[in-house]
Amino acid sequence: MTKVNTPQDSAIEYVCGVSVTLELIGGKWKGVILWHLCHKTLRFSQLKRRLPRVTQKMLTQQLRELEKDGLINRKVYPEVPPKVEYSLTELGRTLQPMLDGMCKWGMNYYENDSEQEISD
Amino acid sequence: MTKVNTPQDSAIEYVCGVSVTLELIGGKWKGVILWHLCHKTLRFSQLKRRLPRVTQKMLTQQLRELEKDGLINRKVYPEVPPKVEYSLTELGRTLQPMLDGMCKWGMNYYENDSEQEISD
DNA sequence: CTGTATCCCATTAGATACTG
DNA sequence: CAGTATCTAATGGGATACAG
Repeated sequence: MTKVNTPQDSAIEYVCGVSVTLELIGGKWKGVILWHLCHKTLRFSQLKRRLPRVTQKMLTQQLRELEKDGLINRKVYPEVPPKVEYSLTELGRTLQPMLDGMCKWGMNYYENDSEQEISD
Repeated sequence: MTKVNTPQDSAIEYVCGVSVTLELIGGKWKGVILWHLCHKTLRFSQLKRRLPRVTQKMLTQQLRELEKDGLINRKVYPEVPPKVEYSLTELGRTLQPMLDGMCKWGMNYYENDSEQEISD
């Protein structure tokens, strides 16, 4: 958390790193996208196949934002039919430890939660 | 990522731990709330003061969800005026390494981003 | 294959007023 | 103090059609 002066109201504002990070990777599909790209560079269609529930619109949108924020690279091959590959940038790679941690923590939560569920 | 059989369509589905985690802590204010509670048990009003932009409604809502998911405790003191304290559960505490990582990463991103900004 | 554009409904979140 | 209730504006996201 660091102090910041907002020009609008000249009030002292604090920026929390956690919020900054979550704004970048907390989008509906961004976490999974990054997680997949952690392991392998993927084409649009490959990514789509790995995320069965995402619509084309949403996938495109999330990818554009991740690109804008400098976390992923978008490489277009000038071919017909088009081929576009997405990969992590160097900055994106620095997220890997956190993504791994989130993956483990989440799976653990998910499994314990399932055990405790009452079957009806 | 683990295989899961969804009863609805009997199709094979994969659950990504990253998504599970982000669904729990990715809410608009959840990250910061958890981060504050990492350091100190806080009353509703104290939390609110630390999050100047959050509305009362949103704060209440996010706290309820965090409670439901087992990440925070809500302790009501039977006093007048009311006093309610929020703290991390044992499970919530296990998030701390991740939150610390996110805090550091986010601050680093924020600072480098500010440097690169073009003043106009 | 990898998108963009449009329409539209559902959900979200702010503002405001009220309460034990 | 710590909420709940209600109304409303804004946003989000699905479905669909079309395009380079």
